[in-house]
Amino acid sequence: MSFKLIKKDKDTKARCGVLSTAHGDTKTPVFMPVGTQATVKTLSNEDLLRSGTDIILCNAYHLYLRPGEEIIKKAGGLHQFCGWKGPILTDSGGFQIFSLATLMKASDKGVGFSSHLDGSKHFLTPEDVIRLQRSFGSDIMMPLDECVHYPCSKERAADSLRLTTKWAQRSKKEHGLNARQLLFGIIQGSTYPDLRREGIEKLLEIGFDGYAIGGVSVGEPADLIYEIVDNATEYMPEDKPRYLMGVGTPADIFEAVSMGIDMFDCVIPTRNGRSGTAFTEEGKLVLRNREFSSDFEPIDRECKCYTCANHYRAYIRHLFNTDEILGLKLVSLHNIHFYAKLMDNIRTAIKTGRFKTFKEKFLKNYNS
RNA sequence: GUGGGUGUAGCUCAGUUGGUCAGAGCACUUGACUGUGGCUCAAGUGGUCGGGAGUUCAAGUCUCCUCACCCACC
Repeated sequence: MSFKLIKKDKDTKARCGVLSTAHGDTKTPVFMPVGTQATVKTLSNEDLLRSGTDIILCNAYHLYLRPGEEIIKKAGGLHQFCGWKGPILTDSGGFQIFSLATLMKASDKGVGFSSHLDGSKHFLTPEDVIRLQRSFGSDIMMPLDECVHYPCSKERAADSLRLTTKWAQRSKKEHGLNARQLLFGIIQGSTYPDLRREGIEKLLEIGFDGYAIGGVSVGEPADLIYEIVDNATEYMPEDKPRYLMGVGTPADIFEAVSMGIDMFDCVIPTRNGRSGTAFTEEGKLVLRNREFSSDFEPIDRECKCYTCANHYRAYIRHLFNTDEILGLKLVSLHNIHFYAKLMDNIRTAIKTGRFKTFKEKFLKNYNS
């Protein structure tokens, strides 16, 4: 289990590498489709493989609530349960507890919250969350963290960072010398560069298999996200994978890759897919729109995905217009393929020393 | 034929004793969506209030005529 840097870009901080896990290797920079409930909504594992996906993200909070730890354990772990044979990263649920559930209290001990499903009360310690992901058999585990909203006062952000750091220490201790499952540290600190830096230094002292930037894209403007990321990657170690949590749009990904980010996850391609918005190299296409009602072209002529090989825009618009579920799947499939292909192109561009040109060309052509 | 009821946006309907009464929901149109419930949110296009004539400063609202549909009784 390791992370190998293969190539560093000469013009930007972009890099290209391979992350090895117990369930296979992943080339970076990589985009991980979000499969919160142990399924990337509307897509089968075969769909994912065919669209070039090799690692997915699941969510410990959601799976803890349903179906619960016992059932997944009985199945033989998350991979057995959902049938995905490749690497799985599980998010701790920190973000969900602070956004979805009703937070009761966050203390040194852990976090008390009320389920977003039925209001039932729960209490999880950082150790619980590690044990949960251990029994899931996650390839990459994320520790419990506290995610603050934007804007956030410096005082509040500093307090929160202290809590997240303490939890990180305890998570690492609980994780021990488990080499089969990687454990990443999560950098918080809101929009304050000095807090972010302090957070990174503390995490480095503890020592993790990778480092994630959390607490971004919580309402702040895109430029501010880039500032935070650019600053953070200055202090993140070169020899460990860097993961930007919850980001982003194709433009965000280009910027973050330029700043040295290796891993991404975001609901955008699948959520937008379910609302009929497709990604293309020219920008987003809202396929629900009337202008496509008689458009007998694929979403993207150059695209090699199943959807583009077999269906017209007019048909997809019809499916959305009539609330047929196939529409959700066809556009999700295309979007996941688009993201996978985009990352593949980015990796190739970095390897061949053409990343800067590729990025400029892409962004010039892409209407965001 | 007689009596009663209903006609307001594409659909289902609110609209007090005449005076911000031209409205809602859905549909439709256009956006948004960044560690996910398929949701949701925002904005927008729709109507000579079945038609006509009166009363009044003022009429979906009151009066009369008329048309359409529904119900009951002959």
